[in-house]
Amino acid sequence: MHKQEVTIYDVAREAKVSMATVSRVVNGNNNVRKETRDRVMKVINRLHYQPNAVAQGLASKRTTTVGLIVPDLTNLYFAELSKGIDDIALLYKYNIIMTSIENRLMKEDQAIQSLLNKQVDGVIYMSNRLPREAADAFKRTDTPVVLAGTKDNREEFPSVTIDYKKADTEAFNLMYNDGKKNLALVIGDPKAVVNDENRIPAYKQFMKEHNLGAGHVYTGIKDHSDGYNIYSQLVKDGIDGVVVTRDITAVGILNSAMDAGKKIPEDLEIVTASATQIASVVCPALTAIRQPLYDMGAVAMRMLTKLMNSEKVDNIHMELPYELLKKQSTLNH
Amino acid sequence: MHKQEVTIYDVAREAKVSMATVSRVVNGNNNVRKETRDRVMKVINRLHYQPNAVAQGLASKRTTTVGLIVPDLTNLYFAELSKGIDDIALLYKYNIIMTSIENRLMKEDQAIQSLLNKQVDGVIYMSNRLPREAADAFKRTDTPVVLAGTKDNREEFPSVTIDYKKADTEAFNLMYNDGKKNLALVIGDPKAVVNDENRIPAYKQFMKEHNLGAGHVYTGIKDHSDGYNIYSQLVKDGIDGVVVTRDITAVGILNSAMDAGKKIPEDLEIVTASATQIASVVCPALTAIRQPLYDMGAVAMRMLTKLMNSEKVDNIHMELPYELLKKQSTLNH
DNA sequence: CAATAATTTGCAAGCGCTTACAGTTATTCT
DNA sequence: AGAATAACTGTAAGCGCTTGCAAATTATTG
Repeated sequence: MHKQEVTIYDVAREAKVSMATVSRVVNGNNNVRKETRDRVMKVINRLHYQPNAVAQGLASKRTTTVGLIVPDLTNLYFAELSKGIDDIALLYKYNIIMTSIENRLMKEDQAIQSLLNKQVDGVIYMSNRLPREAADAFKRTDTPVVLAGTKDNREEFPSVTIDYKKADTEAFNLMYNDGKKNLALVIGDPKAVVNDENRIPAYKQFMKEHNLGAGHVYTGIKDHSDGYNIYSQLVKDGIDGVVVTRDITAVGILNSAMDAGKKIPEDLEIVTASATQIASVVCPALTAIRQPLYDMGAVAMRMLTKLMNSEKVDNIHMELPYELLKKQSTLNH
Repeated sequence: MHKQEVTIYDVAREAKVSMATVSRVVNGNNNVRKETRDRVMKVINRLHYQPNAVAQGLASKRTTTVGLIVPDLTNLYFAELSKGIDDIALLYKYNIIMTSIENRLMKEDQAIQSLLNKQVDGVIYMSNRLPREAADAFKRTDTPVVLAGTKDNREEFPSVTIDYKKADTEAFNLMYNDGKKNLALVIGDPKAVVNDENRIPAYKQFMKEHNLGAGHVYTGIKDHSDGYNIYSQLVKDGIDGVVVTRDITAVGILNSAMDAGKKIPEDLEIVTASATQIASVVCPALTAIRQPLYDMGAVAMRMLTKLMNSEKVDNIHMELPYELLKKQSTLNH
């Protein structure tokens, strides 16, 4: 890569001012006489001067970039969160360095280190587990971090979520009132904080309070085919109502049931705990806990901008309202 | 943001070498005696030294970041492309600065300028139109660009695609052989290069060659509800077979037809021209042109690494093989 | 063992910008 | 008008690293 074509020096020379003044103009500093500002601006436009953000970053120690740590790009849950993040980032003129960590080529903390080396001003973290090393790295560099759609088990880091416990309980209650008593929970990673500390406890508590026995928690069910395959087990276990975390997984169960000639929702009620586009385009449409994903992303990013500016944030654990959207995979829609 | 805790100076001092030597060690330069290297490495580990990528970027004029320009994150077509890109970027140790340009808050060329200011070493461009200003900006800074899943109309920039014409023709042929003669094409932006120069001409040519009349090209149909709503028009126009660019749109048509009590594929055959997860999880599953999206992304990124290294690239317009996956939305699956 | 070549290392000049601080000019006030 | 104050501009020291070049060290050779 060759030397930059036009630098702040060139502008300074042409405008007959010092580079400090040009810098002030570029950064919108008020301490410049209007007349001077105009002259400089004219030169900037004439030469098509564009500041080198890397040099700015080095000198100012702020890069106006934020790191985005996402488990899987092709999971619409994260894509929709990201969209909210992206919009607010744009609004505040931050660029996003995206790091997907599903990849086993690089250990997660390496990925995070690489992000930190790039001197990001902050990080939005979306994975469902925050490893110790990662947390330490964040604290060591005191880079602000906000968790979006997830939590850490110590609640050390700011987060934006919904009330998972309440939402799940509501979902189970819906099915319970439809007369379904063999309720089950289908999740991915049982060690994910949201599952471990919210969904599973909510389920157990619900079962207990309604004297429904121990119940069944199916774990490690992550994608469409996992969902498709687990259905036979649900049948064996006599399940008649299920909350499924991912909607694509729920669709797997749905399709499997349909292929087996079963009736949804009569034979099995399905509620997905995180609705994306997919939940609404399948047939029958899935009853879903609609998390305000876009908003969650937006709020998380907004919170991060405050933290990066050392502004006070009154509530670092935001819970946004959700909706229980009744569709055709439950009876009383 | 406070001053960096441990810098190359600290390491140099502790290891009793010059910072030049530390730099060489960090960058894997061979011209360092093994003994010295080990000593430096030991200090690096002890102090947990991490190079500041911003300073490296400024000094070396290479940031090891690439810009990713994507129209819509929540469109799985782009998400799957991005995944391929991301994996290869990781492999070559590039970070990705993601810029979504669907947003009207910022004009596209501003977004690109902001990326260029960040001194990205290269760009992967996925939007279906490359505005003149953007192309100029790329050329002015001679930043290598690769188009993934799209083309520019002058074929100035390297690209990775499939043979859209051939694929579409094959799709129409499939339906034609099923006895469908009122074939139509449903697309989004008619000015998108792929539509304007590939899909539409392929369609027109097919209709002409088979004496099927002028046919119908429905444009501006972009999402599920557009698809849902256009269905009645298809009925009016007596369409019995249709190629739809986006699968979510195809699903809209599908759902609309089902809701109207029609039979798919008997009453209407549907082929989607770009299959994502969605095409395969709906019921009936959609016959689809399966573009190797992940691979296209990976190949595009690989090509970009070569261009960034000034290596020779023998074929800058790669066409990857596609598959016509016959499912239940056409007759002879 | 000196002479030459090859290998290691250090020096120092940047990369393009920000930002205290000091210096200059313009404005206000008595 | 002259002092005090405010507004503006320039100076120069970094930010943390890379890299060409020269110096120093080590290896090779006749």
